[in-house]
Amino acid sequence: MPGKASKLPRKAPQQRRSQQTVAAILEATARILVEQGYEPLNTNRVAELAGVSVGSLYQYFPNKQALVLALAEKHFGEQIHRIAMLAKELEKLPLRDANKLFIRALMESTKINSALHRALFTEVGHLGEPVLRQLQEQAEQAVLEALRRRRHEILPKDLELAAFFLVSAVDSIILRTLTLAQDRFDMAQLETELSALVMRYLLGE
Amino acid sequence: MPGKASKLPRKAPQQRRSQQTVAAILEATARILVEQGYEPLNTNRVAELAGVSVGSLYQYFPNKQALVLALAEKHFGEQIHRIAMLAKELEKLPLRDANKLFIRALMESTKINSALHRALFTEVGHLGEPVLRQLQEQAEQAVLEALRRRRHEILPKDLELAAFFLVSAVDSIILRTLTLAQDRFDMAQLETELSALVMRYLLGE
Amino acid sequence: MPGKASKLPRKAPQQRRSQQTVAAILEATARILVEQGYEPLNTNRVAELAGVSVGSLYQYFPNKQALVLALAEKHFGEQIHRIAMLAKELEKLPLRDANKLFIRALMESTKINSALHRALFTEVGHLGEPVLRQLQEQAEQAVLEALRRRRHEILPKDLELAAFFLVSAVDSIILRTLTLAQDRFDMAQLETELSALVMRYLLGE
Amino acid sequence: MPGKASKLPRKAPQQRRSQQTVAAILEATARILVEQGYEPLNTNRVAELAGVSVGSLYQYFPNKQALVLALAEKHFGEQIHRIAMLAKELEKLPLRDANKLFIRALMESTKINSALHRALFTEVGHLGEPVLRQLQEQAEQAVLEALRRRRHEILPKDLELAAFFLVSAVDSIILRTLTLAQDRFDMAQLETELSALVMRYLLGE
DNA sequence: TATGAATGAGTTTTCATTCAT
DNA sequence: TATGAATGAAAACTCATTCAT
Repeated sequence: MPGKASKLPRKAPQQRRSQQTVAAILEATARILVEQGYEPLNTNRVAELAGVSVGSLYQYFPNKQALVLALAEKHFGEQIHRIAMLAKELEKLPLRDANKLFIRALMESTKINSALHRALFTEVGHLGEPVLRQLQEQAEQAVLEALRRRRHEILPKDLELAAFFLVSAVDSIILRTLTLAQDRFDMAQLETELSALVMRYLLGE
Repeated sequence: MPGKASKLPRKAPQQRRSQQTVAAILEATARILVEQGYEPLNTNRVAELAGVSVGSLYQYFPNKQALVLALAEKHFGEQIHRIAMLAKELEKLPLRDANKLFIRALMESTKINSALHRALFTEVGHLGEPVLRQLQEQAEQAVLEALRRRRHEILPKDLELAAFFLVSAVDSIILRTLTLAQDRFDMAQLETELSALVMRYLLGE
Repeated sequence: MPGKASKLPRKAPQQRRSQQTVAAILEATARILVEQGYEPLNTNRVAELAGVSVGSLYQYFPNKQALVLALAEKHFGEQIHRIAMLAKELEKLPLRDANKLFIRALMESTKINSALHRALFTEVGHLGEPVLRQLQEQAEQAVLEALRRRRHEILPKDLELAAFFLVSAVDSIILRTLTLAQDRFDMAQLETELSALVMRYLLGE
Repeated sequence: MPGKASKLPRKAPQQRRSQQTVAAILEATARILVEQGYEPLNTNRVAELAGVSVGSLYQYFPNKQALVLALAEKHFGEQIHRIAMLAKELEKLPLRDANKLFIRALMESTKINSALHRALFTEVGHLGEPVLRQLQEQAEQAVLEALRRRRHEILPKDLELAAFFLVSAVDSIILRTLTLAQDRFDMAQLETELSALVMRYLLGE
């Protein structure tokens, strides 16, 4: 592999047509990633499926990894955004209600494009790590603020640790539901139990 | 996800010599996986590092995936075995003590070969899925039995769901400590908090 | 006989440049086949001799067999075409003259690229079978029409069988002259005797 | 490929067990050749199918080609032997009868192990050439003697040429029946027409 | 003699990336 | 800018053959 270039997109698409091209490329990437996985994903295939020449692909993405990275950033960025918005909205509700609504929204959010979500997690652990780390941090940040605001109501004293726990536990339970336990439990039940897990951790029932 | 060539090992080594060969190959695989990751791992490199010819490698493993799969099975198999043994031993202790010891042992166990553990999780999500599924199931099974035995003491009613939650949450928190939160928290603290998480979920304090 | 990867060409070259590439590849294939045979023929050698990269070769041919197959189709296609043209032209001559001219032309035709002709037959019997079958069928068709047109002059009643006999006999005698009896007999003599064989079979002298 | 060794069998099997081993190896070779062709044939597969270790195979055959060569020699040797015997027996019959019986016997002979016969011809043209040449020469020799004995009855003057023609034509028609025209014509009809072809060539009806 | 593990040169094949048009 | 042919380094994989046991 020749000179490792930056993994960031090369240039922002300014024209409408460019935007469409980029979108088509990312869609193709997502589709192959979901349907076939990371290994069979290659730039020629992506370009072909996107209906674009390889040359064009390289106009916007310096290399293969940038493709997946951009996709991950887009997907997780949207999710983070939704979460942050939501956290804001729930600020003033009682903890119990806020939690319930939050969990519900989280599960909804994950179902959106769940195949991609899952693929990004399982197929590209290595590439995604910086992205995942960021995702985790931002999520922790949002949770941390919420915990701080209610620090007198809750049991955990080390709020950073608690945020780390909550994000890790909730996120991974949802993810594993997707990957390992599809159809074993129903959504409503999961939601209730997940809320219970959180509430008991924070309040001891 | 495709399934071209079987990813299973080719033939079992029967003589002493060939068992050594296979062991050397797996060790080399682990080392490269840990130090460099899945993508740069390739059969030639593995064979070279193992001090074996490529031909020998292909005598036992049809391709790169089979290599990693065999490694995953070995590593997780050992871990599952440790966990199951431990669960047996803790059967008769009070829940609180059993839990504390279990969590501690789990963290110890994960530290053994933690680099490999981490690499297997982050680098080969796709390959490992069947293995991970099995790992999860066996872990759930062990936990489920423990929960059943103490069903009258605990809050959760759907024990299968509870087992799924506990395994997912504990496992992923430990894993994320390894991958995303190295050095952010200290072990003793993590251990205590993890125990608290579990105890509150089961008993509500 | 297995059928792993399709043995058909991969994609048709569209630009001038790529047509030249394909032509160069086929020429190199022919040359190696003739000079060294099928076994030593390999994609790297072909690409090198063609002055092309292996990658380019694989852009148009999925494997070694496809290479030889394409060559066989080209060579035999041309030959079939010549034969069919000729048969048309001889339609109106008396049988004896038509036969003489036909045999002569056939021998001429075979001498064109006789090394390749021979190589394709002896080296790639297995691959060529569908091609050979087609060659035989088309030749029989041409002969059959000629026989039908003159059905009242000739002895054989089952014209299809006769066509099969004539094509097989004449073709294989010419081929064996090339492969097994080079220099044992002279061309003029062969030509006369071959005509005699055919005439006696059709007319009984 | 390392040092080209002689292609002849290494040593004659003297013991009973050795003979069985050799026989098993040749049978396995034949089977793979017939069922899969020359390319997929390899020494390891042959040894395995023969129930013998590769090492043992190399005890009796210096290399892969020797395997096929020995097989070809065995098969064609038997056939040549049958033909020569037969020619002797038919010496004193009238030409017409001798011819008829000869053709019939030839077709019978070819049907014995016809799959192998066909495979040896189509799969190993290159390897077999010396063997085929010898086959052709011995057949021509037998035919030539018969023609000489009856030189006053027949039309062709150059008896060597005639022998070459007859052997080539008859042999190839029979072979093509096997490979290209299976089931198109029935045996009895073929036999009659083949006799006719020969008789007309020799006698002009 | 037999075994079958080991070898490694030789091939096949892929695919990220470049570049002439 | 777009195209897609071409590149070739790097993998993947095979298999005739050897050799320690």
